[in-house]
Amino acid sequence: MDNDEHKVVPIKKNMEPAQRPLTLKDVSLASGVSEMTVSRVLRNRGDVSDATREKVLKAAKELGYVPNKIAGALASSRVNLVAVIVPSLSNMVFPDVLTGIQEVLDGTPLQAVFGVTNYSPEKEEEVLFEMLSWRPSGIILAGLEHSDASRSMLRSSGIPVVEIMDTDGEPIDAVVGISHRRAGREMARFIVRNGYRNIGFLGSKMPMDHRARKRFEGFTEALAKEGIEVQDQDFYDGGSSLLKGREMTARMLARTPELDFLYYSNDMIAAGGMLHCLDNGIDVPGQVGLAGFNGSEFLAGFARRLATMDSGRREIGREAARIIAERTADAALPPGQKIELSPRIEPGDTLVRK
Amino acid sequence: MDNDEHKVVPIKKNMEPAQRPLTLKDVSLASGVSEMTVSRVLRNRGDVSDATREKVLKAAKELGYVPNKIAGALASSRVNLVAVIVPSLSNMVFPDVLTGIQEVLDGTPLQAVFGVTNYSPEKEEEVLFEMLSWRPSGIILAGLEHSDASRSMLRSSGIPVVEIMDTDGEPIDAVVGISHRRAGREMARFIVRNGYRNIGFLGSKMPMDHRARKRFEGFTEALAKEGIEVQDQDFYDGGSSLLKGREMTARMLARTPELDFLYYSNDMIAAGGMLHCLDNGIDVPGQVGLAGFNGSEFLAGFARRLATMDSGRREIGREAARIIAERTADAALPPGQKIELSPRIEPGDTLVRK
DNA sequence: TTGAAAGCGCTAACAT
DNA sequence: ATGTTAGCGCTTTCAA
Repeated sequence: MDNDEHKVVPIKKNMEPAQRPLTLKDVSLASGVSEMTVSRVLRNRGDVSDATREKVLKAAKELGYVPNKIAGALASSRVNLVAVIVPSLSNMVFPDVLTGIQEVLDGTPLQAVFGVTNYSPEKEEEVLFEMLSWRPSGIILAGLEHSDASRSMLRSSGIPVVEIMDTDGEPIDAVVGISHRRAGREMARFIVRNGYRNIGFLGSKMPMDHRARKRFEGFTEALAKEGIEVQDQDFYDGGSSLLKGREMTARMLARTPELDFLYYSNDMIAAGGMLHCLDNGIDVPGQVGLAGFNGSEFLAGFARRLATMDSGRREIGREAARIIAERTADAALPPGQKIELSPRIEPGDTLVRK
Repeated sequence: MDNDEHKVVPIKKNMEPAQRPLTLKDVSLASGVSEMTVSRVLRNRGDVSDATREKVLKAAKELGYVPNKIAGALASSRVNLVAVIVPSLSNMVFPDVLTGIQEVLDGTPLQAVFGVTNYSPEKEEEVLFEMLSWRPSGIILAGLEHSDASRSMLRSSGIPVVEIMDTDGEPIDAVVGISHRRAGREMARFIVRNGYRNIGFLGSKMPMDHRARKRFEGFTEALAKEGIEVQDQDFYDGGSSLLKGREMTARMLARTPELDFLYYSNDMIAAGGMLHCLDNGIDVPGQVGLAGFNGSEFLAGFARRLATMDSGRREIGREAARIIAERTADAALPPGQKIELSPRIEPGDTLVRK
C-alpha cells in the first residue's frame, strides 16, 4: 500500500486536558489516610484495618489512580521485569518460546519485556544495554554467542541470566536448550540407517544463525563417520519461506539429480521443498527423502507429514522463565544450571521407506 | 518433551560477587568530575569541554557503567517507552505489525514494549494497567473494543493512544487500520461479480475476534444486497491452522455439496482448505472458488495462488509508530487522527474463472 | 563550562 | 494499625 492511498481524516477529540498524573498523595488526601498506609493497601502489605483498606481502594478507584512503578522501583530497588531478547519474531520459533515464558511468568509478579536483535550482535548489544538500564530482575536471551561487551555486561549485571535454545558452548550463567550438534548428528544417523547415501543440505546462511551451523556441523560430522559426504549444499539469505524452499529444492535437484535425501535447516523451507516434490511427481520418500527441523505445528496440515525434529521451543521458554522466577524469589539459589532437552525425531511420512 | 527427560546439570559459576550496581557517583569519583557533569556527558547535553568529556567516557567505559533509567525517568518524568498491546503472537499478523513499529521507532529514542492479551478483555485491562504504571510515552493497541475500565484508563492517561487494525468504531484518540466491514463487502461483491452464488463462510468464533466478525457482517450485508444468502457457515475455536482449514472444508463440502465458493476469515485456514481441494481433485476455482484474508506472504509457496486481501499489517505498524513518535516529539500536535488504509483484493488463481 | 541544591513519587525502616 | 523520616539515582534549576 502506498502512502498516497491512505485516507487520513483528522478527528476532533476532547481529550481530558492532559492532567498531571495522580500520585499517592492525591489518594491520601481523598481518603484521609497517610500516604504510607495508602501504599500498604495498594501493595497488600502489612496490617491495615478493613475499614481503612476499603476507604483507600474506593478513593483510588474513583480517582482512577495508576501507581507509578518508576518511583516504586527506584525506592524499593526492585523491578519485576524480565528482559527477553530474541533474534526475530517472524520466525515461528520465537513466538512459541515467548508463549512458554508468558505462561510461567503469568503465575508470578514478573513481567516479560521483549527485545529483538535481527540476528545482529551489534543490535543485541544495544538492546541489552537498553534493557539492563531498566535494572530488570532477570534476562533471557537466545544463543550462547555474544559480543565481548555483551558478555561482560551480562556477567556484571548481578542478575540471573538464562541463555536459551542452544547448549553447545560455555554459558554465562544458566542455559536451557538442546544440543544442535547432537540434533544434527542424530538426524544424520537416522537418515543413513534408513538407507540414504546421497545427501543434500539446504540452510540459511551460517554466520547469522549459529544453531543452524551447529546442526550442520553435527550432521556432516556424523555422516563422515559413516564415510559419507554431503553431495550438495545451498544457503540462503534472509527469512525462511515456503517459496524459497521450493525454488532452492528445484535448483538443487536439477543440479544434482542423484540426491536421494534433502536435509533442511528448518521446517518452513523443508515444507516448500516437499511441495515442490509432490507437485512435480517426485516420489517422496521413494526417490527423495526429506527432513526439516523444529517440529512446527503447521506441518500437520500437509497431505504428507514431513519428517522433523521437535526443538522443544515452548518447553525451553517455560524452563527459562522458571529459573528466573525461582532465583528471583530466592536470591540464595545457586547460579549456573544447565538444562538440556532431548529433541526427538518425528519421522512423519518423508523419511522411512516402506 | 516431558520434564523427566531433561538433563539437568548444575554448573559451577564464579559469578562476580553480586556487586552493587554502579552509579553516577562511581563514575564521578573515578573521573574526578561532578556527578552533574558526568550526567551531561552521558546524555550529550549542554556544553562540556572535550577534555572532560573524554575523561568521563573513559571512566564510564572502564567501570562498565550502565545508567539507571529508572532514576533518570523519575527525575525527568520522561520515559521513552511505547507500550504495544496485541492479542496474540502466534498469529502471523501481529509479528508483522510489531516489525513495522520497530522499523519506525528504531529511528527515534523510543523503545517498544510488548504485551499480549490472548484476546481477553480482562487480560487486556491487566496488561494495560501494568504498562500505564510505567508511564510510557504512548500506547498502541489492537482493536477498538475495550472494557469500560480500559477505555477510561486510556482516556485519562494523558498520552497518545493509537488503536490499530480496525477503523470501524469510535476511537479513543488516533486510529490506523482498515475497515473490515468494507473489506468483507468488497470481497462479497467481487465474488458475486465473478459468478458465484452458493457461498459458504468459515471463520474463527466471533466473540473473540471483532475484526473477523465485522468482515463477516460486511460480507453478508453486501451479499444480501444482491439477494444472496450465505448457504453454510462454520466457526472454530482457538488458533488457526492449515489442518483446521482442511478438516472444516472437508466437512462443509460434504455437508453442503452445492457450494461454489468458500470465504475464510484468514489465510491460514483458507490455505488448509485449498490443500484439501487440490489433494482431493476438486477443481479450483472451476468447481469451488476460494478466498482468504490477510495477504500473507507464505501463500506464495503453494502451487496455486490463493485469493486474499492485503490487510497492510506492516504499514499499520509503521503509521501507528509514526503518530506516536511525532506526538511525542511535539506535544502541541493535535490528537485524533484517523488513517484508513485501502485493502486490495489479490485474486490469485482461486477466484477468477477463466 | 562546571557545580550545588532540591526534588521526582514512591518505599524501607523506624517510630508510635 | 498507622504515621514519620529519609532516601532510591538521577535530572532540573539555578548559581558561579
